[in-house]
Amino acid sequence: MDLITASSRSLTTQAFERLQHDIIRGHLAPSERLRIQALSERYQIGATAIREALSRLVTEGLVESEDQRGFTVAPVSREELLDLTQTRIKVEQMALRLAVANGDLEWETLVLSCCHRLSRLESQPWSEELVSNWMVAHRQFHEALVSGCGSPWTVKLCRLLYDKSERYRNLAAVEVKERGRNVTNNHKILADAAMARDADALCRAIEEHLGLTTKLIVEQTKSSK
Amino acid sequence: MDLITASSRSLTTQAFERLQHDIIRGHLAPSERLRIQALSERYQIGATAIREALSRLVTEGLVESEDQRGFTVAPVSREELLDLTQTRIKVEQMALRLAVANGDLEWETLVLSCCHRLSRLESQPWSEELVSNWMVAHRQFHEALVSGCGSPWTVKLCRLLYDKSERYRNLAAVEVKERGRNVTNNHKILADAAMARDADALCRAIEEHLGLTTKLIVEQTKSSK
DNA sequence: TTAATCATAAAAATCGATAATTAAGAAGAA
DNA sequence: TTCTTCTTAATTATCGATTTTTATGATTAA
Repeated sequence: MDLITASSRSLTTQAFERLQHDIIRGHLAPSERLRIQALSERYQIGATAIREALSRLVTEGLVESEDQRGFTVAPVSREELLDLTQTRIKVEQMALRLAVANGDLEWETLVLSCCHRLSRLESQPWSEELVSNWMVAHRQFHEALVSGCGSPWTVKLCRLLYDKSERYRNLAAVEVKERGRNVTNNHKILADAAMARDADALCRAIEEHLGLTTKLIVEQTKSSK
Repeated sequence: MDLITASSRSLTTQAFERLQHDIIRGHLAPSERLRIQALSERYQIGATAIREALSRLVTEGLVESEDQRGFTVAPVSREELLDLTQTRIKVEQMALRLAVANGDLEWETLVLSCCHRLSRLESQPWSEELVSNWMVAHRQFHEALVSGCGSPWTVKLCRLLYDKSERYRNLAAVEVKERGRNVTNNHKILADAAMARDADALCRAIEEHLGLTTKLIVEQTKSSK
């Protein structure tokens, strides 16, 4: 419902959110130079606020900066994608094992409802608007799964890695290919394993899920290169 | 040798490094409000650069910001310390298992030399200057251990968690208590296990090492509260 | 007294302009 | 031509001033 409705107070935060969004969605290409003045005009926000927003994104790993040479969108590479995926698989597995052990009823409910919303969105005819909604729902589903672990830091790490991965997926426009494939089913498997409190099954499922997505991205990228 | 010698080009970066240092060392207390003007005078750097530096520290988790209410040093709590430690143990274990599998000769050499420097520093009489050197060496030793994993992202996560943990240690001034204890020996055990390529022993050792340090911090904090 | 309203002071956020630095291209020497 | 060196243009980094927002404290009504 509320995409960017919650119009954040400060311009810096607005710039931060829009830049983050545009980088993750691929509207700003990897390695692209981010000229302050150009961004300032594009977003109708002063240079100071833009710089501050970019600075926040640097530690996030979506933007790089070199002193006296300005900012660039973080580059992408097959190597990084593979490393990112492997790291993310391990960290999420860690989180999921904890979630199986610590997750309460609220967690179960959250996972189920997120899974349901996601599957409903996937069964509808594709449209530009739907993609946005799907992306939000997809993010929430994955966050819901790990949220049961009860460890704020673990969740934070998962979120960080998710955002980075998400950009790769968008750059390859894999969601189109994924649709109709066994990915929808994949989410169901994850949710079921969570309900069954089967940690091993969950770990296997997440590994397959992330691994498959990455494989598709790599193939897609190879062919378009 | 070069503490902050490598006088970075931009004032923003300088401010970033000094603020990060001052927060980790505890010179800026947890939850303390960070008033722009005050910092601007303290570091003799304009408000814009200060704000930018603080923004970078936000995603790092050392500073918090609330729109229209400015910045504060991230608060501390027993709960966060425990969560942080548990998360860090798991992530480092993940890294160490990879390092045992992938680490090359260069890795072994690095670990050994860092361990040696550390132990030498620990055998010398304590002084203000030595503490700084020890802190650098300690950081490098831990980074060396995980660096063998060959996964940039895993290393990045370890570094993030290290910095956060380091602050807790400094706030409790545990290094004084640790000295002469079996912590020096602990580092030796870690290095030995790495050389022996004994992943299980390494994991056990890192868990004990981090766990013990945290235990000391919690006790220290409890008594001083 | 207590709560609410308003006025004032303090601080954060933002802008526009300036200084410093780098990149690009032209002119001249080998 | 090819490589320097210099000049100019573009861009980043930085500052000081202005605007906006929040916090503080006083004043008044209940």
